[in-house]
Amino acid sequence: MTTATLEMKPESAHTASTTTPCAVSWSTAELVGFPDPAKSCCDCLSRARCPVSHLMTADSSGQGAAVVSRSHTLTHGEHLFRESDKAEALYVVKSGSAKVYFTSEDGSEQVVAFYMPGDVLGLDALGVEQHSSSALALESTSVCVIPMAGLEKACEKISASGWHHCLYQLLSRELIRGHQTMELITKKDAETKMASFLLNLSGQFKERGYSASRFNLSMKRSEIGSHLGLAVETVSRILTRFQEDGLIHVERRQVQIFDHSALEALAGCGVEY
Amino acid sequence: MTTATLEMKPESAHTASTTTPCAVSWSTAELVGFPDPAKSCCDCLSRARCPVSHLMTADSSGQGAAVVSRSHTLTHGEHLFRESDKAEALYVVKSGSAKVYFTSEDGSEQVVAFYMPGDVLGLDALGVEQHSSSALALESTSVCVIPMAGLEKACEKISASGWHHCLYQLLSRELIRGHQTMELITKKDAETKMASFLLNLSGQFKERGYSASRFNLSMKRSEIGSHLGLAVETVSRILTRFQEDGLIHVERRQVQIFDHSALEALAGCGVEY
DNA sequence: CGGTGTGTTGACAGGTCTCAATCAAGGTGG
DNA sequence: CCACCTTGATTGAGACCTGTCAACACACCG
Repeated sequence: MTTATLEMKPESAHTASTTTPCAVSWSTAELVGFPDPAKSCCDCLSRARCPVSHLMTADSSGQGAAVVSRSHTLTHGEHLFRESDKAEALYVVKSGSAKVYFTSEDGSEQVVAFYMPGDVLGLDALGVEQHSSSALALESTSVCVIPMAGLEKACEKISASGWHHCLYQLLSRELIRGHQTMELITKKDAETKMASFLLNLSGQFKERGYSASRFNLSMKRSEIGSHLGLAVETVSRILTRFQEDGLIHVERRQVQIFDHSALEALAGCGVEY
Repeated sequence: MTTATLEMKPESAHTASTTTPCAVSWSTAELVGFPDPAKSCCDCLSRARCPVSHLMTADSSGQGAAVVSRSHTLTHGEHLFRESDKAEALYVVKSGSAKVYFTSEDGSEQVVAFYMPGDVLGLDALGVEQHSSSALALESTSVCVIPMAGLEKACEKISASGWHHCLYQLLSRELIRGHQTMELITKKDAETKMASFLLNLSGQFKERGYSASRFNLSMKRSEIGSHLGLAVETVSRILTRFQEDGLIHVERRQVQIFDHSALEALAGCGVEY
């Protein structure tokens, strides 16, 4: 049995300095779409889950490909965008994973959500001029860059209603996702939160064709804690307790789920987030 | 000095049974826009804050008015829509206030957000076929109903890009609002949460031309608690403590803020939510 | 007048945070 | 190749905040 991870061979992963500029940036010239057949949606591993690729293929005019300016690969610790950055593009995760977070006034980090292949990042800046959150790659991660400029053009020319509907759908889902996270955070005890979190993660992997019972966490304990509203120590303790109770096996980032239904019971009889 | 409330004369307010159908419903025929000059945006008290009215007036063709099918008034406890209801419209609050919530699997209620005049409800169903949350009037509340059908028509005919941009903006802001709520919930202690909540509310009233230091809470303590992730008793205790410390005066739903800066200090040196 | 919904207050137990020490892993540099 | 440092993760002890349970006060209404 092989271990299912989002990135089987996470490369050297030398932590990028936090002062480095965002990995994804481009000149104005680059904002003009230039379709690259070799990198089109046809080859994309996340094509099945990608909302954009569906529109591309549905677009018989062939101009759809022009919307995607290019793909980009980030190493662990690199930013896709930062708070107060000018909103320039949407990003579809092709492989790897990322976290979206923002820094609250007291300096603490609030992890909003984790993103996996097929997920779209940057939606919170669609209607405003700048990002209100930061996005960072949790491992070697490749994304599909969809410049806002190209997007507008596509909306005007190519199956406009289809594009808009797609974006509305993505935004609505993002809102709902946020509500679910909200519920998760306000849930009674830490055990419930952690069980829900693990089950949700398990479901995400399953949806993407990976093992639901054995996977790697791409995020740190502290990031899980921030996302769930728990202290790092609590996260660690709960995981240890789950292991002692025979529900899971956990070693560093490796997680194996033994008793799925027991976790469901802890999470409150719900698989969902 | 008069007391600033959203609704100066909350009527009889007999609690509507939860089994009653939603107050806002219409036949297919009604979905066709029929502009009513007497109820147009020109007369609306929330016009200044309403994102839709801006588009209406910007639209020189005069067809904009057709987008808004009609306005509707709800009494305390009536629903605008319920979870799993078919998504039929967006709603702009003209006066009063509403809460959006959903019921989690264990039966508990999770309050997502409170809405005041000028706010738009129902955005989480823009791209999907049905609502994932419920909306309920917290007092006598009137809303402007914008049927999805009419909206699509408007997007096709009338200043399409303007409408879309407006919706994207609303959605993005809703996302950001959700993130801020998320941060609020994960905040360390109950005092911080309550201080932030009061300051946010104060700011909302101020923006709408009401007193920032004296207002009425339209929501129950339990609803505040659900929104902030606190027990009802804790909400009550914190309010009492704030009063004992001379920061505020609170009597039932009436709130008066004495020491704004002290609350800011408690909230973590930030006025914002 | 009693019933219901709402809000307050008290006592208490328990869960979670904080502080702290320890450990493992990996990268760096000599 | 090994010592050193940094980062991440674990574990323990103690304090404190907050949830729970319970009783009570108050307003509204039939």
